[in-house]
Amino acid sequence: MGEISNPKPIPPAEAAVPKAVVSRLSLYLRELQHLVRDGYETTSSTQLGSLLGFTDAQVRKDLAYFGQFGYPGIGYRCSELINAVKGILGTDRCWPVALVGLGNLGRALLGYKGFETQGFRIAAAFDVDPAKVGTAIEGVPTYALDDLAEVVAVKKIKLAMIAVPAPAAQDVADRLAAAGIDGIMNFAPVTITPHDGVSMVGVDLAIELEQLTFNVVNHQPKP
Amino acid sequence: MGEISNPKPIPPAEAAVPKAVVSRLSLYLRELQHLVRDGYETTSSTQLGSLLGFTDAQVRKDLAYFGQFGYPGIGYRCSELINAVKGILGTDRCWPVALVGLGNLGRALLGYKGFETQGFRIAAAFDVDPAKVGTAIEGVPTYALDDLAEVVAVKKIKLAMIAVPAPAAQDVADRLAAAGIDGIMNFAPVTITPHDGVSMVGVDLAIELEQLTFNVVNHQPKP
DNA sequence: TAGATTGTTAATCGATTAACAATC
DNA sequence: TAGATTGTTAATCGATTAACAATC
Repeated sequence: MGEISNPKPIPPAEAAVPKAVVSRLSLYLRELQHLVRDGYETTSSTQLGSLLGFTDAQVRKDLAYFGQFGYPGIGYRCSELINAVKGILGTDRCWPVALVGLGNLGRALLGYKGFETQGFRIAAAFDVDPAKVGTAIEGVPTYALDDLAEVVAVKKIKLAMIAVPAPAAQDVADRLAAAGIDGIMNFAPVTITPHDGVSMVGVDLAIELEQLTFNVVNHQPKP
Repeated sequence: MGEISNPKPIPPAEAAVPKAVVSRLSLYLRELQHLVRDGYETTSSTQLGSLLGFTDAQVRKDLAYFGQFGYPGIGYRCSELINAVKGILGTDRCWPVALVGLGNLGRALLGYKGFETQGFRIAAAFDVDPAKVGTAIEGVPTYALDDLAEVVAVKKIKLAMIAVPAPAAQDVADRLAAAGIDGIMNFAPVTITPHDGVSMVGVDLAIELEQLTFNVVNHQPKP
């Protein structure tokens, strides 16, 4: 009975890659770039892991989700692996990014130098305050929030950062989704109800500090 | 034989709480504060979970690491649970924080309003640039980096944020550790070699964006 | 060749979910 | 009481680690 029934379960699209693996991939990339700058031509899963506090097995397993990048007996060629990881993450090209909110944090993000080297460029900034609109800050043109959809379409922007006050964040996220944005990084300290097909990452600075206080309060005092 | 040998294995200090649990705890706190503002007196693991995209079981399990806070048949009293979670995280008091680096990002952190309500106050800022030292920015006094140990001791500061360029970050971390800091939040895009007894959290803005590009590149296009 | 290191499979470990008696 | 919801145990699921044949 049933000799032809479901010899293999249909593979679910593609074995989904755990989120933790993807974030480690970014750390590998960062570390590899430092290694190249320090003159290393090759590295190993052991070296890469120990730089980041991971086991060598974990490094190899993570990379194995995406293919074979190493040479048995040799290790990994740094620049080759950098290119591979960039390809996997999609940062082998430059992504224009929209920034919404030109308060303290927004303006700091406009001036942040760390984006360009990793493949990101803030291509447009938006605010509701008419006084902030129309000028260029740090070389980035600023627009009224009402022009969001148009500017995003014209500039083919897929990513956005939300740096508005908490009460406005959900509305901004809704507008970004409607404008066709595919990924949102949210700095407002609220949970945003997600939209289908739009990826979200939240960065809550107070929450990060709370992780520290928990450790300080709960760990044994220093030796 | 051996009727008195190790009846129970010695409990390892205290069953360590997974990091993921602690970060969800912060999310619960944030959500509870919103619920109170919206007029809720009580909530349930189901409500709290669905607001954050977690199962009800997970909410209850997470809280169970720390005690019993709910009422069968009723749920949780919001303000009561808020106080409990604050106690667990250690944010039932106000923590003075040191900020090192007064570039773009550093100055934005000085002006960030989201810290105070959660129990944090930037009490001192440091920079190597003499032009930036001695004045108060956003009401926060600024000092030379060389005065770090002294100011940290006098003001009883336990937490610090690093917002200096990547090449300087490790040295700053070393100095902070030497000055007796217990927890460091690092915004520089480098892995910092940790110090014994000093907790670290890293926030790399480019890496967060990379998590988005990975999803955009690898997920099926929108419907 | 001997030594190093990969990719991968199997074993272990830990975290999440489901289920349910106890409680209000 | 009936309905709701907790805290907790057991079952499931997934991720990490260890081990090793294959390879350079």
